[in-house]
Amino acid sequence: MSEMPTISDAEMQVMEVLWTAAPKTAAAIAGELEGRTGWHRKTVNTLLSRLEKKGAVTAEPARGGKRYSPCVARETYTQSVAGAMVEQLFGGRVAPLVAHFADARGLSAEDVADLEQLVKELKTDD
Amino acid sequence: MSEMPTISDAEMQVMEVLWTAAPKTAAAIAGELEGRTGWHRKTVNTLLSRLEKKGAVTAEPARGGKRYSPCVARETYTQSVAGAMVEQLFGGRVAPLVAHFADARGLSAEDVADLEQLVKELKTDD
DNA sequence: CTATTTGGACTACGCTTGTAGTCAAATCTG
DNA sequence: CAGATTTGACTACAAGCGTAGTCCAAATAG
Repeated sequence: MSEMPTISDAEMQVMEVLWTAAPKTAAAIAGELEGRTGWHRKTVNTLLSRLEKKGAVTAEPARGGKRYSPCVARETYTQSVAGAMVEQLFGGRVAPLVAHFADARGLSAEDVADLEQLVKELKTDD
Repeated sequence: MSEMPTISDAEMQVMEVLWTAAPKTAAAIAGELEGRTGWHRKTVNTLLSRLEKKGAVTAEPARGGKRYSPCVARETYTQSVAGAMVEQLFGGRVAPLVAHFADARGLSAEDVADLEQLVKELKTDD
């Protein structure tokens, strides 16, 4: 496993923006984030630098500002985070996780339907 | 919602010990953790103090050392952490989470069986 | 009661994170 | 080209975290 860089919460927001489309300039990213988070341009800049140092994004210099692109796929990152959580909190089993949600917050009919469909697929498709 | 205190990774290990049985003295907790983590007594002590300050554990003074007990139930904490993750990573839907696991690591036959059972219950029990 | 051991309160210290500011180089505007 | 603006590199700084050490009071041993 190539080492998954640690991505903090604030950094995640930046990744999120890059995952929807890339490459983007720092200005563009800051622009998108400003509304949602109210962050200062410089803050976003720092986050980008840190992400670059960690190897989570790459930057190509270009006229009018560097272009940043994600280096780790969203899938990959999601998997590592979700996996770690399920491991720690539910001993690596998915069913207890689902049971927990069902218990704690109730699942919508849609959720249940989705799950049913999923289980059907998983059974045949083995 | 009463504010859920933030519990760090190291602190979680301590909570884990307290969740299996409580109250316990700092010495007992450190004893249990020493094997698994190799932490120094004093380290455990610091973690307990921080947890106490955060309100995640309570301590009653007693001869032979304070007795520590968890203040937040494991359930409660688990729910808040898992909930936040599902929210952030999967838009609050459980099915995508499960699908993700199925896709990424494959679910064991047992997992699928468990899920099937669960879905059945969820459907009728509504 | 006194010497020893033990437990806890406080202190330390380097790293990460959240959140920016400074300053100089690159770029655009006339 | 010279001034104005934009970018990026570096710096800042407090709070949280991992990991302990110090030092004093309390319990225990004789």
